[in-house]
Amino acid sequence: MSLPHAILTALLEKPSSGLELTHRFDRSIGYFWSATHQQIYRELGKLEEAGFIRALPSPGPTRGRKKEYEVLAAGRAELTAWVGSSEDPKPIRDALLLRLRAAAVVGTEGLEAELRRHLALHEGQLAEYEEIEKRHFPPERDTAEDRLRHVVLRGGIDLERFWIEWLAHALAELGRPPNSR
Amino acid sequence: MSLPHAILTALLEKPSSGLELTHRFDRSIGYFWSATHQQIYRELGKLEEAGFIRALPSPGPTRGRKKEYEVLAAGRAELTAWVGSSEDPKPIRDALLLRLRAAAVVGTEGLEAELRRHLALHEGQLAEYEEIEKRHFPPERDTAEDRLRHVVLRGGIDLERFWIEWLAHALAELGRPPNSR
DNA sequence: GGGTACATGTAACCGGTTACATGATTTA
DNA sequence: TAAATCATGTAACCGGTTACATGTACCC
Repeated sequence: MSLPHAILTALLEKPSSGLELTHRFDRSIGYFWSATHQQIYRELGKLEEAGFIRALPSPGPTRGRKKEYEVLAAGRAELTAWVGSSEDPKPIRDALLLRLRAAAVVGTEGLEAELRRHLALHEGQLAEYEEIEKRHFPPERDTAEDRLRHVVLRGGIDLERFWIEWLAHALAELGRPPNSR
Repeated sequence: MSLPHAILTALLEKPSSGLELTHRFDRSIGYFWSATHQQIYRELGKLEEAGFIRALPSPGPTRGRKKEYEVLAAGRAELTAWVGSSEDPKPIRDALLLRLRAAAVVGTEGLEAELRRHLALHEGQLAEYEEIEKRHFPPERDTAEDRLRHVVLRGGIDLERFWIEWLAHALAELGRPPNSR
């Protein structure tokens, strides 16, 4: 149950229309919780019905016309409650780890190329995050809000570094002949 | 599309019934791809229909009776192809990172306790993985299959270590007063 | 007025989750 | 024979994905 909270957060940062939210989910927030425009429109409908947000008044028909939303007091309260709520971390669910496990049974053909490909993708993502860090979090800025957002970004950065190191390790093990430890 | 492949892997390691698979998913394979018994039964049906596995012959009615499955040649081929296939890594989707981001907007009330709780959970998980590593991967064992499985486990271990470090960092930032860098 | 970009929306499907139903086997 | 446990299964729901439909605004 996180998409509605992601949207509330985004709308609090800046009231927006569905499409604007979609674009913003393609950057910033979407780095940690992606969503398509269909999901977003559906969720905006639910949030409005629940009284958490409202569409800014605009005359005439709605279809094809921009519709801006803002967060109501009840929405802010809901988000505040969620921040302090108790939600267990989800167990790992990773297809690549699973594929290595399968490779232990049926052989590693084609796996090395795929690991190299993933390595390149993670290196690219890391570079992107580091660029954002340089742009958005220069050492002199230091409000409480910025620090929290920076911690989130550091999470993304260190996760990419984890994958890069792990992939390098996996590739080394793949290439190593048996019993040469 | 990973659950069928997880099941094929498990069945190749050892032919099993649905409930046995469920129990094994609660350990080993389930550490990286969890599944409930309902998912597993549904998927076993699909895999059988697709000709990837077959139920070992047994007389009489099926309901309430154990039903063992084994992997057919087509199933092994499917799994082999999947190991070498091209599948992009999924973008991060983590509710806790999102909650920190929300906290930057609505405040951090209740967050510190939640971070400490997650820290304890990850430390517990790490201890469990390290225990498995000690039991299953003593230095003297060194077949190619074991090495691959060990790499997978190392991934789990290092992921837990990542979370532990990140949570410690986040807690430190939460506690630090503004502009004291 | 035709094309393109902007903007909102519907429908069908798919995998994962939760709750419940039913039959077989073991044991007190 | 009743209860507990093993074992397979159905049904409803929910969030995420993919494909498609519809309407507006602007520019050539």
